[in-house]
Amino acid sequence: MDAYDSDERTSGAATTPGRRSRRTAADLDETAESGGDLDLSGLTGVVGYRLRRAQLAVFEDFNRRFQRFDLKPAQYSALLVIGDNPGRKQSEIAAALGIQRPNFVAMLDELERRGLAERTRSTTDRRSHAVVLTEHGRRLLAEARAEQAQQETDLGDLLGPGGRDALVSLLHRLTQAE
Amino acid sequence: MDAYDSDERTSGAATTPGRRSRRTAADLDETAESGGDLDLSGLTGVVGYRLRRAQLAVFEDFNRRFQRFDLKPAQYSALLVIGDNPGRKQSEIAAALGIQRPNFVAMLDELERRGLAERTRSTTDRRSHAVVLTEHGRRLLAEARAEQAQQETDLGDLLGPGGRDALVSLLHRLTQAE
DNA sequence: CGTTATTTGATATACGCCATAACAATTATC
DNA sequence: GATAATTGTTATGGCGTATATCAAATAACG
Repeated sequence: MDAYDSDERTSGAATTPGRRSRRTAADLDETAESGGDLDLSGLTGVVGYRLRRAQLAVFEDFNRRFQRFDLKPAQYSALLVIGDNPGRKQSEIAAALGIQRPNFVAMLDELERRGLAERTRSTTDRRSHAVVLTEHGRRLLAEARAEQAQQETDLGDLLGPGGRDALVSLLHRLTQAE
Repeated sequence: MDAYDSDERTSGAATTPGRRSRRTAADLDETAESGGDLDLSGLTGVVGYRLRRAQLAVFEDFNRRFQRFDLKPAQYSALLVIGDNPGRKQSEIAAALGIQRPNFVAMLDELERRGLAERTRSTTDRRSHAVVLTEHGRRLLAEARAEQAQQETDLGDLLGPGGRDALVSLLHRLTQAE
């Protein structure tokens, strides 16, 4: 699923005890192995590994919460950006979401099929499609926003006071540089 | 790509100014839109969105660094876990990595084809395959560990003192509960 | 002991996400 | 006015992941 390894020099506090590949004589019985748990110390303190696992967990939670809306993360983010930027070009919405234009076509098709969004031909540039939400789309988005806010609140409870904000800030820094 | 929305009640510090869906009269010119940047305030402070973006960024960096090894994150993590748990069953390795057993078959095939890992039939249970690294695999893993440690160090520099450890700790909490 | 259930590795398959190439219509450039 | 660039679209392939199914081997249990 993912990867990475940690190193004692780079991991200070948040890492688990850990053990290295070179075993001592006292560990030889474990090298033979029987039924115990695996040694995952090489992965536990690694940013990339933790990021992947956390993202999967949060998305899983998202999907549970949004089952009643029949909205996947990508669909919700699309509704959100369209709702906050009505009348923008289809390609602009896609770019903002980090979705390739070709892949956004089918996605918008689906939103349109469900009566949540609309393509309207621009009068000034007949190439582009100005995308807007329907009334139905706006209503659904309002409910979805509330559910999303609840998830954010629950994550705040889980991460402690200031923990959620600290996390968002740290994550933001990772996308700024690279 | 992903989704989520933030809410002023749940986001304290780390969020951007933002703007809500209901516009004021002063914002009407932006509702018509022309060429400016999009309003992404609904996404910037959201844990799920930030997680996804950060994970993609860190993985991209990983892939750049590991090009010379021809190792993808999943392959590196497999080598790592096998190296730290030699002789374990194929299914145990897969489970530890969060990979479905069927999907791990082709992956191990590839590692075996490249002479990095080996399947050896267990003498006690002729169903299972005890998986180990070859000498070549151990040598490659040693180099890969060093490169990975360097990435971790660089991430530490980027996130400030204690920032990396704090991030790992916060991410860990997200996977503990859910 | 022998029948049944479970485990293990493997194959086939399908779905979703993502990327690129190519195209027609339209607009911009010069 | 010829050429280039943009926009939406289609087609297509790769990659990761999930499920159903299977044969071989072992475990469970009457």
